[in-house]
Amino acid sequence: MVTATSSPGRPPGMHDVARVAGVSHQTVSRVVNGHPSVSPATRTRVLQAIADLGYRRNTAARALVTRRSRTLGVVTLSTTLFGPTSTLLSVEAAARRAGWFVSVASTVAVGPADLDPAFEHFADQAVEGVVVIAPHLAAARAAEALAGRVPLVMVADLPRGSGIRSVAVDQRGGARLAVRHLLELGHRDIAHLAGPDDYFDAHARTLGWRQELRAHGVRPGALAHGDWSAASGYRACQDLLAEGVPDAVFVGNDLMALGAVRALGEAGLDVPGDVSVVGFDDMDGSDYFGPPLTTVRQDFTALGRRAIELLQQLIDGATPPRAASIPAELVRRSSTAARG
Amino acid sequence: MVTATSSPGRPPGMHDVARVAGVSHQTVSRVVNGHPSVSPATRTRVLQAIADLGYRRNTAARALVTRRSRTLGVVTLSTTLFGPTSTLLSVEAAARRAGWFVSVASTVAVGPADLDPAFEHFADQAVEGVVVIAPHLAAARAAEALAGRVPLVMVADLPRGSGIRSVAVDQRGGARLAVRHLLELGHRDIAHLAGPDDYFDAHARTLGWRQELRAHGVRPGALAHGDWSAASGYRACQDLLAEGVPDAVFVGNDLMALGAVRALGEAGLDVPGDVSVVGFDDMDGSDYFGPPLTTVRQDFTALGRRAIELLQQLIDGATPPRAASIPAELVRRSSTAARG
DNA sequence: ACCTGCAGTGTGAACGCTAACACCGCGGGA
DNA sequence: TCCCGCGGTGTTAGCGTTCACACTGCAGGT
Repeated sequence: MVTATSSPGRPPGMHDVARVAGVSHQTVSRVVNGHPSVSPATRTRVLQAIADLGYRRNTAARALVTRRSRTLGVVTLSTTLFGPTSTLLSVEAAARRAGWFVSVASTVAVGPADLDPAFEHFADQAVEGVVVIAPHLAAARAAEALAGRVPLVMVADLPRGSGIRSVAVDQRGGARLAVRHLLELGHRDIAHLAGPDDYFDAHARTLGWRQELRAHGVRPGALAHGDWSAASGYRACQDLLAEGVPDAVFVGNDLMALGAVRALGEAGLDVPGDVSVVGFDDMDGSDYFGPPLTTVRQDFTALGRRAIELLQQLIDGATPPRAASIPAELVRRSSTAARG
Repeated sequence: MVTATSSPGRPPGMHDVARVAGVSHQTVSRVVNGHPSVSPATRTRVLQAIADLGYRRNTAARALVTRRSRTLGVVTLSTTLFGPTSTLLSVEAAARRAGWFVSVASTVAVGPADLDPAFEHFADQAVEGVVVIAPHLAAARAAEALAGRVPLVMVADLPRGSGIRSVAVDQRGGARLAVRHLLELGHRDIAHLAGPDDYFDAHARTLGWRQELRAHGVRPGALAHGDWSAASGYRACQDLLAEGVPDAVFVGNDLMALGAVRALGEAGLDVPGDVSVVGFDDMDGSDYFGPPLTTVRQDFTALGRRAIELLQQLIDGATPPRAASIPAELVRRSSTAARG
């Protein structure tokens, strides 16, 4: 019994339920909102009427009077890259589980000119909070402007001292894990093939690479940059090789690692025989690369949950910690080996 | 000037704008909604007041009286696979460009028990239409039940005769393109490593493989199934090889192709020297697999646009075509070669 | 017997918007 | 001259909820 019995088109309202149950519309409201002071008998009667009529609370009317949309906005990079995609999925799931409606807006570029329309879109919708999945410098600036007006959490490994709340998997820690692994295998000349430096996560990984090496008294090897794509990894790795062959290369993400491995192969170098390679992300298929890639895995489920927790606190008017960090995990596979 | 001048907390309403502009709230409404019969002078004055006050039309109030939420629901598989991800992104972009708010709900499984909560979620939100990105048999059944109650479009290569509207890239055609390519290279024993058969797209690709072969009078080769993952492609390919070495294998998606290539390699077979491999999707990185993968590319942008067009027509009460199909495109790379 | 308190319920007024209709004044056809 | 029509505007009544408050009756203390 899903449709109303004899309604002339219009879906049933509280008033209809009230009439059927023989109570006032306010009592129906109380039942629907789980208010305590309703007698069990009345409650049952109302619930029955609701079921009979297929009544459904009108979100718009509710939002109008409560001034709460129960909607969260999520801006995300319009890319199929593993990180943003996983984050979007996990944030969405966490938000919905917490009872929010989730409105999504993707953006191809991350400048204020691209992000602001998305924010406008959310403002039109009166979202109660915004999650920004765009670990990018320009995005942070755009987000900072918005953060004053609406609760906002950014999913990015932001540098200390930023004005906005953020949640992220510990990129620096993850990078250190990767580099430590390489160090333990006996490698000393460890190059880094980084993502674009205006991506916070890329920057944090580079930082971690340098820190871990320094902590062990090892001089950082060569550094090159890509744009996260396999093609860029390929080219950057060729550049790297032009300066000499390192013991190992820590790559900013798995996709670039794929390109790097290819460049290495074309240079007659075996992975991991001649050069060890570590990636970052543990993307789909990285376990079947040639060779299966040693990489760093991020717990996206926890990430999404944490982001929503933080945002919820912000919305509730609490003062949550400035930033939340989630540990990363090293996944050892066959692209790394002890120094021959 | 974004905030109201001297409001006591509450954001400005039409009434406030009306007062400032010296008109009635209804005239403000007319301006905001682009109603023709407003004098240019008045319009300008109202627009100015709107800008000064930072007025923003209240979506909830508007939705309440118009009975339209201006929101579309999108259900998608909770996976980072290239296809669903690309589709989600393109559908979202198309919907937003068309002026819709987009509410997303992801689902791990596709049975009615998993989809129905998502549909409930959307019903609570009074979405005006739903897009289902889950080209799965069970999902279609769940969607069919909903389609009677709310405009619904499914993104899947549905078999003829299904009750629901659908949009898809022509999977069968794409598969035929791939197989024809293999045929043209002189291969005759062409195996197929398919996705799960309860995925419409997988099924359609298998169909296309068989059709194209038959059309050329060639007996279909061995058939094995995977679950879209690289690991499953690896295993399924091993099974295939146990029955003999084919000239070529057409794989249901790039990820499985990655696994297949590995299995082939481990069996001492060279790709494409001994066996040609074609994938499907053109996922990120497939151009840097070892070897770069010949594959079938889908135009996801067109797909999303078409899906929203169809849904819009459905919402407008029109009777759009049952199904829309978008051609696929073959991308030739190095995993295929002429028969030695 | 009284009042007090509270569980259980109802009444009326918003919330901010759009739709329907009424109104006003002016140009043009009868 | 009259009146019609229509561009431009205002007035009023909801849309379906929640909130604030008022009310009823019954239990318990005095």
